[in-house]
Amino acid sequence: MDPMPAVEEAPRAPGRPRSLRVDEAIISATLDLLAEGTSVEVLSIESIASRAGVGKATIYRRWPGKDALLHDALATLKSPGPELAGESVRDDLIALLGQVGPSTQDPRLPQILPCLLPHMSRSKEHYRAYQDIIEPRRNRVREVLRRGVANGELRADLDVELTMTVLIGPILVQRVLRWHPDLDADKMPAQVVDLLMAGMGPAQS
Amino acid sequence: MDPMPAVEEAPRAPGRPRSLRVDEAIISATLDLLAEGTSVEVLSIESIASRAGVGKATIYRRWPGKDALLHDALATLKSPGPELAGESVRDDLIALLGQVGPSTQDPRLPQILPCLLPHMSRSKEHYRAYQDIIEPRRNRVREVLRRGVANGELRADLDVELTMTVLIGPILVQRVLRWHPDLDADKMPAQVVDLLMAGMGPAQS
DNA sequence: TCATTACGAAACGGCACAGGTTCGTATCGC
DNA sequence: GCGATACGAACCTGTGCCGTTTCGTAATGA
Repeated sequence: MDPMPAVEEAPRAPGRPRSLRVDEAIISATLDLLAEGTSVEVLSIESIASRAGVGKATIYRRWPGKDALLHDALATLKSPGPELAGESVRDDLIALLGQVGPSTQDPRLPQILPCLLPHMSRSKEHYRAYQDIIEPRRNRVREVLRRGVANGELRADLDVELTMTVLIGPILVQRVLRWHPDLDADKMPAQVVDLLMAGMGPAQS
Repeated sequence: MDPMPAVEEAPRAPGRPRSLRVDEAIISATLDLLAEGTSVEVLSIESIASRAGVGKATIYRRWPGKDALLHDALATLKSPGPELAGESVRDDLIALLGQVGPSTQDPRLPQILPCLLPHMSRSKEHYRAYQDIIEPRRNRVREVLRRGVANGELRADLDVELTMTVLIGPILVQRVLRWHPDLDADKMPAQVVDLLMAGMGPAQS
């Protein structure tokens, strides 16, 4: 079960040390395959080894099985807070929503996460790991919205939880599913935020 | 390639006729498996036969392979227009968005479609079939929005295509991915529509 | 009744690929 | 050098599906 304490006490090194290159190659290959659309079910140690240019034994020497490897690979993506916030709620939201797409960090993340969800829903264990990745990102948006409500930039009776989903949902759907052929996912953060700020009702201001 | 003209000329019936029950069982088993999360890649004739309580030969007698069967199974879901429209844009939108979820028709549809998309994106052939199912539904929403713009219920400069995605995206994400644990997907249509009508900016009316 | 076709079940050979292990070689500290 | 460990490649064994065929039985029309 235990993944890989990496550097534990590290006093002894009796034989040939493990290659860090190999570690990275395995993790990276795993994420690559997921990002390319390989479902968790289909994902195999063999395909990972092949993609990483590594023997299967090398993987089994580090992880007991696919689940453990997957867990560690996902943990890699747990970036804390990717973007800094500015001063206006609108700009902050746009910045945060932009990261739903081609994030500043790992560009594979947005491809991977949604495809993972069906699988995660079945395992309490995996769902935890998944939540650990998702929740911090949601919190960023939540905080910005609350700030807006507090300082009057947003309406006082705003349903924050609902609004979060209305902000993120469309962009997620577009990025991952290419839901609508005519929309440019890169422009959507600004468009969605502006649409929600103004509302779709007839102009009042 | 040709799936099953069902009733073609139908003058001859030399032997025992094919059971309609069996047709339904096969199609239904296919959709069930998909709805349960079986990806298209993993889906096998063998599993379908087993689920349907049918011999594999019976399936191969009707369809040349998995693709053809899948195509026909999806065609089953092509319901034309499930709901009737009322008089207010708000109510019509809520009605249409409600069908994104537990549709009046086949409850498996919302589970199936999104999981299919990755696979569909790879095959021009399948993508067509997929579009045939999706597009009519999108059109319903599009028409309601245009009507609203025309009669002044919605702002004149509304980006209809964007708005469609902002309406559908959150509900889709919630229903399929259970994106947000605290939201009730059944109530979301009304909530989303109202939020978008009012906007999240400070109250102006 | 009899020919004809459909049915479920089972079995077929073939194939692909999975999970794991073995083996000769490469790389480390000493 | 030496023991110890990591490495990639090749290998072994099992599983599962495919597509097809065979079987005994059931349902139809003539």
